[in-house]
Amino acid sequence: MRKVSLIPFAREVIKSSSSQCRSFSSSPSNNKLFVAGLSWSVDEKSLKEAFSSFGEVSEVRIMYDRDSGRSRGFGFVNFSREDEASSAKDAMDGKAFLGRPLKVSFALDKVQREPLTTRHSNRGATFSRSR
DNA sequence: GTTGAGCGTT
Repeated sequence: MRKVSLIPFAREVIKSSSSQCRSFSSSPSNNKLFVAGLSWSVDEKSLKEAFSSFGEVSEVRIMYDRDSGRSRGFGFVNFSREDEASSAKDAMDGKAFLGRPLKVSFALDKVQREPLTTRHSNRGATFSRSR
């Protein structure tokens, strides 16, 4: 009669905290802001001027159309600090800019530039995409 | 002279 303490389910529910990256934020991008709702006449300098008022803007990138060359109406703003980005987002999100409501939110980490390393034989047959 | 939801190249 020995009670074999057979632990049915180990209480080690504690997941292995092996990948403990720094504090997790509620957003994938920390100081990366996605700004949309911009007027088609807004440029990076205007955006930077408007956002640099909340903190130090490290980078401002507005996407333009490659077919016509006009602005797509959305861009990205990088802050040196996440505190400034959050303030700017909370401050400029929903506000009007140049007569249009601004939509600011954290940007997604889409940038993962991979060098053109020939993954497998890249026969050099590069598709010449003219347009 | 236009249009209006959205997540991007070096």
